[in-house]
Amino acid sequence: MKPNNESLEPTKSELEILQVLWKHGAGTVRFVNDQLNAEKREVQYASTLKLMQIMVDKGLLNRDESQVKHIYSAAIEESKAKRFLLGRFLDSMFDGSASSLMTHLLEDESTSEEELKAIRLLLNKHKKTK
Amino acid sequence: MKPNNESLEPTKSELEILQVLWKHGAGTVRFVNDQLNAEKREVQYASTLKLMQIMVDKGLLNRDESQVKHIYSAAIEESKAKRFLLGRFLDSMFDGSASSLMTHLLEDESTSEEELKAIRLLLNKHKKTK
DNA sequence: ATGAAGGTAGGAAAAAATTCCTACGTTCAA
DNA sequence: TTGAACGTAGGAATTTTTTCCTACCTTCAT
Repeated sequence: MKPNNESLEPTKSELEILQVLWKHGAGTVRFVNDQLNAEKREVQYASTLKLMQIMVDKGLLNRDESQVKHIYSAAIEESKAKRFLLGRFLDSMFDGSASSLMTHLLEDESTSEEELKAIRLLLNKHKKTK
Repeated sequence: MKPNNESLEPTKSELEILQVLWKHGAGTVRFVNDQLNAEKREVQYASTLKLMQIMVDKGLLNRDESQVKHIYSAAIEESKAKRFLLGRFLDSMFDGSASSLMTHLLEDESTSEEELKAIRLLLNKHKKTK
């Protein structure tokens, strides 16, 4: 099942699962469910299982069924997906303007100086390699 | 009805309505509906009406009922709401790291040099006023 | 004064997303 | 070899979000 554009629109819950798999590469339902419960919120095993099955149907996840314990992994590349979702967020929230986003980022006092320093570095590096 | 934190979680459709009202200050259901149909997607008047009524209940919108044609306006400040939603997006997508977001922004070739220039300016100005 | 135009309100239904019950299969330790 | 532990699959129910039908009210041009 080939991912199409719609597949690139994971729901909130689906995104949480993708994050776990992106971070850890691949895993069983049990593993993902444990991670969710530890880091996000309480959720039953069967719920996570169901959602992951749905995600396979949608083409969001791959499933290796060669073992009894199926191994799931993200079917879409992290960086590509994030770029896409960021683009959509940018369009819907800031009319596609990255600098407008940055304005709000600077207004937010929880954005640390370290982060800003890192951003300056990124911008410099980007300028050079252009 | 005072907006609470949950109110700051508009759905996708609710956000579209907020955007229209933020942009134009205030307006009737008719006006908002026309904007949505012109700029976003086809939607019936009654649907927009219903949604805006719900948003009033939730505290997302204010309604001036002194006229027959009620006048709606956003109950939450644009910049505050955007800062909040950006923060959530950042947390859920990039572990709260603004520089990680910037990395993906730079990877996206649709981010123009003008935008990057503007961002550098913003960063410089921010540094000075610190 | 009357009817068309356009407004609001209140269901109701449809669609989307989420949750979990339960049946049944496999594994493995005692 | 059996039963507890743990796995999958397939509904089904719930919740949330979205859409729109319809009844009724007000306004206004004729």
